[in-house]
Amino acid sequence: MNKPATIKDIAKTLKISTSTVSRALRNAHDVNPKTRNAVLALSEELSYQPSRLALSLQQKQTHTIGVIVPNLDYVMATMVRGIDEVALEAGYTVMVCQSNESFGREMVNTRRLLDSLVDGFIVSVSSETKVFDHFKKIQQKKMPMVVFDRVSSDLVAPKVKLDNVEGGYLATEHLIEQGYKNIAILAGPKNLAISNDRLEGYLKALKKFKVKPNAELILHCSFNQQDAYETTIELLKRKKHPDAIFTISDRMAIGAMLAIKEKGLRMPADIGLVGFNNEPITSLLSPSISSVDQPAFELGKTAAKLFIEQMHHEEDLSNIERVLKPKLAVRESSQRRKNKFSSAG
Amino acid sequence: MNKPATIKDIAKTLKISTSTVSRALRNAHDVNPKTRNAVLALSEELSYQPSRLALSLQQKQTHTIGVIVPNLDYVMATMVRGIDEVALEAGYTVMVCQSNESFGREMVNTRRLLDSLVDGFIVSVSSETKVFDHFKKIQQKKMPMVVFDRVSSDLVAPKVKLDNVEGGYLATEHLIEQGYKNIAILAGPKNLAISNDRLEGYLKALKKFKVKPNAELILHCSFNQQDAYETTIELLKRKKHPDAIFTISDRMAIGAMLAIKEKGLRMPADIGLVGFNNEPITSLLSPSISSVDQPAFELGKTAAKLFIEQMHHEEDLSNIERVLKPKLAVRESSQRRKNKFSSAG
DNA sequence: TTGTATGCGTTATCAA
DNA sequence: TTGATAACGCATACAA
Repeated sequence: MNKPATIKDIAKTLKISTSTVSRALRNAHDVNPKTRNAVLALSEELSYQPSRLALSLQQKQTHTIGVIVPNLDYVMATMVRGIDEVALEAGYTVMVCQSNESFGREMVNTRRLLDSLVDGFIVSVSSETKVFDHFKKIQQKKMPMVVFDRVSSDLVAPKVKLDNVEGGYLATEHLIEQGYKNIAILAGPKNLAISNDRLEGYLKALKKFKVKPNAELILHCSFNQQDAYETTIELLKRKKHPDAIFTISDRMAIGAMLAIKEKGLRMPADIGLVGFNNEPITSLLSPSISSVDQPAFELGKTAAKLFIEQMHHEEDLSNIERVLKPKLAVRESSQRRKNKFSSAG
Repeated sequence: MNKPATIKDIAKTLKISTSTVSRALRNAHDVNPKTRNAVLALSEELSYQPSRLALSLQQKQTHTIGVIVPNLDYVMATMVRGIDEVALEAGYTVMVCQSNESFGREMVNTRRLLDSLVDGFIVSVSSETKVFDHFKKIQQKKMPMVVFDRVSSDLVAPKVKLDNVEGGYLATEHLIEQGYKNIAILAGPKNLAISNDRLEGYLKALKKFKVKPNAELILHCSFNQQDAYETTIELLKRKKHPDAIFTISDRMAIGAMLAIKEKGLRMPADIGLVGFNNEPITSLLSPSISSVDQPAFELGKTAAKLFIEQMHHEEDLSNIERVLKPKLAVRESSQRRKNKFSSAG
């Protein structure tokens, strides 16, 4: 009772061969009903569980997906839940590893999972990552790999991502429509596509509305709140400071907000603010922060579906790129057209 | 080059036996340096990686820890990072599964990981869980299992948790010291020990300060914000409503805050509020919310250390209970003694 | 110092 | 319908 029961134990007890037991367990057609029932009964009694290890070794698949994410913040955790949902249903188990935005950690994790532990990967690259050899090794092994959310053009693989250009566009368009003239953008790390895409959307909106872009209003900083805070403080020290800021994450928006409040400026009257991710916190702050909403759960599900698809069919899907659309959640921090009197409060 | 290289490939190429290769790879003492070098060189060239699957099957250990958590909110994600940190260093890989506070999901996840995939578990029970058979099955298999954060007295296992009684005490003591007289508590689901412990701390503080507990001020509701909001609305409808609320999570505190604001009451002047978890958001809200801080990262690390300890030594640690101490982060929502004039603002 | 044989738990192939 | 055997990739007891 102590050691887990194996097929051998059943065979020995029933005085039949292991192959027969194996067949009976898997409901093969060519097995005597009497034998099968005996096997089923005994395996029930011993609470037999097939060893996934032995199966994996034999079939050369583990039915496990390695998921590598830079962190587990609100949005990522939601995406992972989406992945989990689909994977579980398809009979896969998920191994989630956080790289903590560290390139080294990302490599270690990948390598570890690569040692015949997983059938493939669903990854989102860390903000430090500039070299993709560890991911390319996955592909050399002909393992399926789907890249999601933080994708990179240096990686040829099926991808699922948000339409970040559209996200940047929506935010900027909205600010312009609200009458803001000097709109700054706090973009993220330069090596990340999401930074550049959201920046591109920003530029696209300016162009559409014939606003001349100003290089001094385009700032790069890391995703963390403190960095955004400091950058905004510097920004507001300028003689002619911007009258609106678009940050490409909500964390950054919060940093910016703290700086704005410190300077005694009011939102949306003196300065407009739009973030990105639509974290629950944005609706709770005062003023509430407008933010670009992304369908995180759906995005995770899509990534997992794409993975399964790639797993089952042999076709090359590496040029597929599923792009989900963002929406803009307009809140107090940027809305001054419909309630101009708000500045009186 | 396509299929991963095995020990056999090396043996064949070098015309030696697999056992020699195996020995050479593991730096055994009784192997000819010349042979070893040849093996090492070739394995390097073929970028040989031992199969963890085969190893696991043979040695009956996977060097993988199954981590089951109810969710991946801020605190949990931090704890998981702590677990990850220690596990990685000890040569273990972590499989994180979210139960989404669902009993069924928790069972499925446990069962899946149990099929010879992991060496043991580090778990935190879902709020729905009232029966622990699935966890007891782990113990029947003599697998190490550490319970953390959400522990249950129905489970005999090494445990790591916060001193929740102390947390409840700190919050309540603080409110009393600030002059609040009718302090309500929004406790969580009744079946969770953390609910009861924090409630116990609340009662302990009342007793210490000779305040008579009032059953009408003790309310149970789920952890989610909406529920806390509705409960608070009801609470404030009473003729003689409480002048302070202690919620056992920050999510609940936010729900309560929304209700308080809706009623037009001011914090801390009209009503005091203290939450639990010290999520970053608490310092950003207006007013900022006082909250009980728990050393989440440390707690995760401790759980993993305990797991490793249990793994390595054969001693029975099932009566061990590591208890970490909380601190109180005092913020605007409850502090009225040191700045009474704040009610004028 | 090296090789042979065996086992880990399972399935597949082939023969009976 | 069933059984013997080999194989998956590795480690190890034992023999050479």
